[in-house]
Amino acid sequence: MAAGIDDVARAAGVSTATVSRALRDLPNVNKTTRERVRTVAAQLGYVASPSAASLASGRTRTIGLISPWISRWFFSNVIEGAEGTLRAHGFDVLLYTFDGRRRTSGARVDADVLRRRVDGILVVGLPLAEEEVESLLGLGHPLVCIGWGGFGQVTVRLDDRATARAATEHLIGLGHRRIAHITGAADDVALWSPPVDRAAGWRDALVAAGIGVDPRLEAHGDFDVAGGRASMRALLLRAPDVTAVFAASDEMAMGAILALRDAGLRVPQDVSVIGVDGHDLGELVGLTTMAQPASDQGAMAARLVLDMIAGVPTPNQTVVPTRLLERSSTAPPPRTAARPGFAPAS
Amino acid sequence: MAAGIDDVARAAGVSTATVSRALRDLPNVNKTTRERVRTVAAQLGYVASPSAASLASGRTRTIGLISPWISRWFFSNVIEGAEGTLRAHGFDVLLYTFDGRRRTSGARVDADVLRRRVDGILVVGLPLAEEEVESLLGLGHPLVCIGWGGFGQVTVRLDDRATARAATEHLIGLGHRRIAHITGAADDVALWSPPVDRAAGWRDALVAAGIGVDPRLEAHGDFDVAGGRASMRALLLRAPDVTAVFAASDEMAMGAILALRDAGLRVPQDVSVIGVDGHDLGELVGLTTMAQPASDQGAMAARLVLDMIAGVPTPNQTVVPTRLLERSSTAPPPRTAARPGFAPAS
DNA sequence: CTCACCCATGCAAGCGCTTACAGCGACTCT
DNA sequence: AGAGTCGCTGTAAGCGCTTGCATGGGTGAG
Repeated sequence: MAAGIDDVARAAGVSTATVSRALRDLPNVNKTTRERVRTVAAQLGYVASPSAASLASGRTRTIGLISPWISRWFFSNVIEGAEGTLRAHGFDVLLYTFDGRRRTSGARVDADVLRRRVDGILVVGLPLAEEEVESLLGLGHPLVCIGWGGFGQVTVRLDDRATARAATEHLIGLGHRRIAHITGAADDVALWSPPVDRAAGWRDALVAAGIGVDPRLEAHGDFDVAGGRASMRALLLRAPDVTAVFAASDEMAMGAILALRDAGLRVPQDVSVIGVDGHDLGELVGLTTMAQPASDQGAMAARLVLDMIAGVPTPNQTVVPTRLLERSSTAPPPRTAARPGFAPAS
Repeated sequence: MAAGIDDVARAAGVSTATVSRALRDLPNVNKTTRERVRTVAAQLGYVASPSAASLASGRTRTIGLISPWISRWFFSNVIEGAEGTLRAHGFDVLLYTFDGRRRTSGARVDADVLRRRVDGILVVGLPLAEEEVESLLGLGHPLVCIGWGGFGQVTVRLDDRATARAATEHLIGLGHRRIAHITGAADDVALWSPPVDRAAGWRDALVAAGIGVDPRLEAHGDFDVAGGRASMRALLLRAPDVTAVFAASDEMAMGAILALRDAGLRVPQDVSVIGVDGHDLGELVGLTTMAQPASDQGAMAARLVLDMIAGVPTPNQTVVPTRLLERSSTAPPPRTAARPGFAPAS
């Protein structure tokens, strides 16, 4: 049915070897021969069988993209960026999602699925256990992590600590003193550097400003809107005098805003909120945030795996910049500590 | 290095053919033999080479997932649903994104990339031109469309017209008479059934209620937040007496809300807004919407391609239900038509 | 003019599986 | 008892490419 390499070879009057070399731009092919082969191949609508090529060469021209979610802002943007770059370089993207939450025993990511199937692996923002990384590396392919700092792996990420510090300093600069931090669930977050580092940055800023850290101002919950909302609710109960919140992600920040509204508090008049991400929909609630270039990180990581596959030396850590994106969710704290009645449920 | 089928065969004391059959659960393999092979394979950590298997069998156990975007709500959720189902059935997902906007000449989706690489194709919410569909079909693989009604292709989608009608009727029921519709750009939308059908449903409801259709109340723009915002802005200029808006997507509805705020109008006191989707973040702005099950549609579509590959007869059209999700962006129209000063820029 | 070398090409041996077909005991049926 | 069946297993021929090695016609140096 479909034309094979032999058909092209016959039609072009050369051997299959020459067709193979001509079409892949290998050296040692006469220019005119190459042209002729190209023309003939195009006429016949020839496209090489990836399976056959992989089997013969051992290369798949495919990258495995592992991500716990794809419908969250950071993840979908990273994937979009990576996919575009990989495709531009003629690489396919094999998508693997899995439940990022299940932290129970047993690997959540099964390395065997990728065996002999990809030339490289991209792991997006996922707190992998060391043994999972090991098994992935056991495949013998380059591996690049995005958004978290694997175990000495090649990584693209932001400076979480400095970013968190900058966010907190923004609040301090506005005059806030009771600044809470909302982040992921404590046990979930243990191995996952971004939340840990962001919490550290928050503390750094507080300590540097001579404010000191009140442990009651740290709230843990799911790393999403609902989690942020629940954390904020709990926070208001524990520390009703809080005037500002630094959330470790925009989605949690949005949840926090929702909880504040639920409590009848105004943002930013009563409580200021700042997040991290630069979520597209942050504008809906005027969210001030530390914006990070998600799609760029995907693209950079893609270029890194490609380089590693090509044997080009690559930097071990790529840190992308974040910038304060001021909107309307942060403002100076209210003059008086008095607030419209907020009564904890009894 | 890695164990091959021969290693397993040797270790198990059988032929490679038996190993192949045993591991793939083919019939005509003695139960104890199968067990032994399985054990040995596990011990050796044997995983069949997908390339070799594909080359020999002609099947790839891979599905191509074509989507114009992955970072938009509907798309990422569909992809997530499809990926999960496909993986559960042992299929890989090859992700292809491309610029959905570029409607200029020339195919935006290159069928050749998928040649001999997949067993089936999923096209997510994409207004493909007929020739693009043809070339995809030319690959000889099952194809199913999600969220739009290909050209007689197998499709999973909602009843756009009825959904739009229900949304509009909700507004009418609240007492609105000046009900606008915000949808995609006119030329972009021409071949794309959901926007067309949603506009038709909007008209249906208006006509059925004896209100009649004012063409000035139809606004076109990009199918995203920015587009919805621009459309709403234009709409306010053209028809300042509008009291309700039905947007063809939640993202556009959110944009509309932003534009209304920009204009100093309150939602829902001055203007009601309803969307379509059930976007996760709709709650941020209290968006009332016609919710659709996006991830389920992905899963259903996945099951359909799988069935088609297996030769199981499949329904040509699968229609998923939508439901009115009432939040706080819709309310009866203001008593008086008078409004806080809205002065069109001169 | 000859030899070494280089460039362009062809030959053919795989790559690691799947599967049509053949083989071979052990039964069943007549 | 002989022939046909059936269940299980093995043999071997590919699947459609890539690539190491061989070949052979130029080319420049000696």
